[in-house]
Amino acid sequence: MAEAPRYDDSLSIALLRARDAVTAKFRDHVGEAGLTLQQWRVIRALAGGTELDTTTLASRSVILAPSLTRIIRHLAGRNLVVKVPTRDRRQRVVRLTDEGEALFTRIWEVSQQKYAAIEDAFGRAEMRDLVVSLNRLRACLESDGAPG
Amino acid sequence: MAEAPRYDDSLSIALLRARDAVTAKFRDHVGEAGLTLQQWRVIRALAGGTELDTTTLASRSVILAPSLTRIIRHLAGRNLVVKVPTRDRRQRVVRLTDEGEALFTRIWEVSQQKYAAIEDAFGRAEMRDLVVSLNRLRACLESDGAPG
DNA sequence: ATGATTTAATTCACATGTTAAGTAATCACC
DNA sequence: GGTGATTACTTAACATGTGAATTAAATCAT
Repeated sequence: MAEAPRYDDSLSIALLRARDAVTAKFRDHVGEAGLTLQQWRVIRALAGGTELDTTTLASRSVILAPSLTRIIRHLAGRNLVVKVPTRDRRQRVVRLTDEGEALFTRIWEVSQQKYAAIEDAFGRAEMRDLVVSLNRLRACLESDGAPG
Repeated sequence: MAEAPRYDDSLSIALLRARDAVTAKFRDHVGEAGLTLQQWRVIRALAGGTELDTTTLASRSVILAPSLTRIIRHLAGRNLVVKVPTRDRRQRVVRLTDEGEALFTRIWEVSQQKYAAIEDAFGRAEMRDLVVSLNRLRACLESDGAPG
């Protein structure tokens, strides 16, 4: 209600705030299942019997490798994921257990409803445009390798 | 190079990846000054002699209160911020020291150049639209208080 | 003024982010 | 077929994210 601090101009800040707002919509529901949002992203990436090595899983769930190591250890301790034997024994390939698949399904249904509600509030076309724009931004930043 | 996993469709993931891409552009430069990006956001919010209490500072720098407590302690230990006496002694109001302002100025100049480079690569108008869209998304999510 | 309530910030406990270093398995090549 | 480089992942150390509990100070009701 006071003077706006002219700080929303920053792209970084706008991204942070938008992300916080989106994740806030899902955190409670996922949390009731005993999962963090990061753990949920991992489970989601493995849903449907998908077997993935750590590197691919890290990329798809947007989690750094050291964090993923801890998360996998945690989920394995809860019997939600299991290791899959591989030819290359450097790789650590995992998949969901039946229990993990069941937990995914349970969370996924409500999660989709929440996502649909966001689409309704924000506009389906605008949402699609926003995602396209975000991905183009990422492509711009990653292609021009100028670090300075 | 392989099949796209159709995972970028998710707004949450797109926001995460975009944010990672943007912050990656600034992290090295800020890191060379011995600051994390979070510490930098705090310093930026205080730049120009601004005095702020913890709650306002947390909101503007998009950092939760417990993290901010630790960051302020860290920055105070490096003599970059100081406490300001207040009437309400529950509040903790801080401002930058001269050393803090000098560090801000040094980082800020290059930071602005990097921001301008992103604008050039992505398009100035598109960037403005993106920020507007992100802020509208946030407004949509925060106004409809339906948690379920 | 005294006590209940509210508010501002901190502390605690645990999970993740981040970089650098370490470990083990594979590969390239001679 | 053994040696050096590369690859995939883990560990370690420190900083932040997150929610719940705690502390201290101001406010409110009477």
